[in-house]
Amino acid sequence: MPNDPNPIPGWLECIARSGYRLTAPRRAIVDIMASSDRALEPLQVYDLGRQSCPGLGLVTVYRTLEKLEELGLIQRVHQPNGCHTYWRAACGHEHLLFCTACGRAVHFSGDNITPLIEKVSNQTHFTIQDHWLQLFGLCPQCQQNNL
Amino acid sequence: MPNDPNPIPGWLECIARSGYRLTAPRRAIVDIMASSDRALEPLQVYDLGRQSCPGLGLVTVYRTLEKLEELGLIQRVHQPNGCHTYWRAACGHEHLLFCTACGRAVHFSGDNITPLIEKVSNQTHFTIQDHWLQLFGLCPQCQQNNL
DNA sequence: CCATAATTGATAACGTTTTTCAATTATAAA
DNA sequence: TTTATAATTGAAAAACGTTATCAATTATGG
Repeated sequence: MPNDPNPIPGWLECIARSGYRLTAPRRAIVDIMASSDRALEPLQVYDLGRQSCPGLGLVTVYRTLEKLEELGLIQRVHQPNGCHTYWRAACGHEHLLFCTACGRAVHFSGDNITPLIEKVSNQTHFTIQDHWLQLFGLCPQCQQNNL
Repeated sequence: MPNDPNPIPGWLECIARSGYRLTAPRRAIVDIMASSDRALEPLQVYDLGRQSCPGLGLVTVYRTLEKLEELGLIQRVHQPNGCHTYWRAACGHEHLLFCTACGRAVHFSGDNITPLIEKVSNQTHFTIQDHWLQLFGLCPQCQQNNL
């Protein structure tokens, strides 16, 4: 479900299919994480979550984020100013692009770093197993606001 | 000084030139960070540092790492299992390659992701300002130890 | 509807990082 | 060399994000 306009049912199904229960706190957190257009830290998820699930506890947020990551639905995001945020996981071979002004995130694909990997592999004699690629820039909106 | 066999004098000069004082704790930490073949976390720097500077305090390690990062001599390293380590900074357009078994780090260059950046820029209408690229794999030694 | 085990939220504990502050020390000027 | 000064230090305490504990609650299958 690459750019599913409403990924929430799929996420809930994934949770149930994995033997986990569907609870109000989990639904609230799934709603937030599946539809956010930017990476969120646990405290932000907590604040947003309490709007629709007033009794929500911060501990439950941590536990649920851990579970969603384990299920491959979200992933931890690394940025220069910290690595405490999560965003929905990439589909297949996708990477992240961030707006440095507003934090909005986008997935992209189409990189082909195979030749680079081969070159580096030859030079260093490492066996390359994986790669991380992230782009940083300004989104269209923030360009207009001449930031 | 890309692959200077002894980068320590240059680092010390950089510190002094920037108006900071050369103290025993700083010399010890520079010795460690300038010559380590892998990224280190503050507590590791502390343990190593106390071997040559017995009274060294952990707080001084944090403060000195912060300063070395500010001077562009070291940089924070991001890995799947955490982002609390530092390694010497890349020179110009270099990226990091890690051994997932032993943690050894290497700089490499020669990537050309300009075409990718142009493509993503056209697709997303973002202005791309910067990129992160990291490779993960097995170093020659760990391949031999069939890990 | 019931029994059961998963899940919850509050509290406390934990490890890392930052702040505070008096004592020490590198540096530049005398 | 000596002195004055401000930068730097280490110890202690505070702050912060995250994890563990545990009794109460709740989703689920029967």
